[in-house]
Parts: sequence; C-alpha cells; structure tokens
Amino acid sequence: MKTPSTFQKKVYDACRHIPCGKVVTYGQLAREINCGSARAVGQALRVNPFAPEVPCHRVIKSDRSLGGFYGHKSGPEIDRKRRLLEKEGVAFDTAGKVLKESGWEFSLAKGK
DNA sequence: ACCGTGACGGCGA
DNA sequence: TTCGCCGCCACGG
Repeated sequence: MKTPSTFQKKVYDACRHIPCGKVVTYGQLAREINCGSARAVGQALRVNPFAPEVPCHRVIKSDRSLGGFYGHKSGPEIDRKRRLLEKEGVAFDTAGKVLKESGWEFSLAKGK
C-alpha cells in the first residue's frame, strides 16, 4: 500500500479526534488542519486506508447530506455509512439528511 | 511540469 | 428551496 502523504496524515489525525455520535463537515475538518479546500479533505478520506478505524464516516457535507463513502456518492456503501452513524446515535430525516448528533446537550446549542 | 479529476462549499439564478 | 457554475487544493497519469 502506498504511504499516506503528510497532508493525508493530518486529515486522518483530525478525523480520529471526532467523538462517537458526533459528525463534522468536510469544511470544518479542513479548517482544523488549516486547509482552504474541503475537496482536498474529501480526496484524502476517499483513499483512507484506515477506515473505519479512522472514523471517516462521521464526516459529512455542509448541507447535512452524507457525502460519500469508500469512493461512492450513493449505493450500498453510503447505506452502510448511514447505518454506522445511526448506531452511534445520529438521527436522519426522510431526505436522508443528518437531523441531529447523538442527542446530547450540543444538539440544543445547534439551534435548528 | 501540465492537465484532468474529485467523499466539497458558497453564491447567484 | 433546488440547481448550476465556479473556486478551492491535493494527487495521479
């Protein structure tokens, strides 16, 4: 397997810090590692050799849709991603969007 | 070194 | 509110 680039290591490291039942957007993750492109982050996660050891399934799009998983933007892979999150307590609406995270105190702070 | 691609994001129509 | 276009960065061929 190919050695992860420095950039990818930063992405995986930041991703690892995401607690159970919590989700983050690609953009937020990008800010964490001081990167101006959410796309670049997505590309790194796309080839993540440590999934799901590195919880890349907790990373979603800013519009609250799931984004992708294992290089797929839809299909069984995405379905699996959704269930992983549900198992961690993340709720979804009928449109398949993330409704709330774990149902903890910060779900209140999120407004919405 | 150049070019095309992609798990994204924001804004205008 | 949904759709499309353009800008953003990193990577592989």
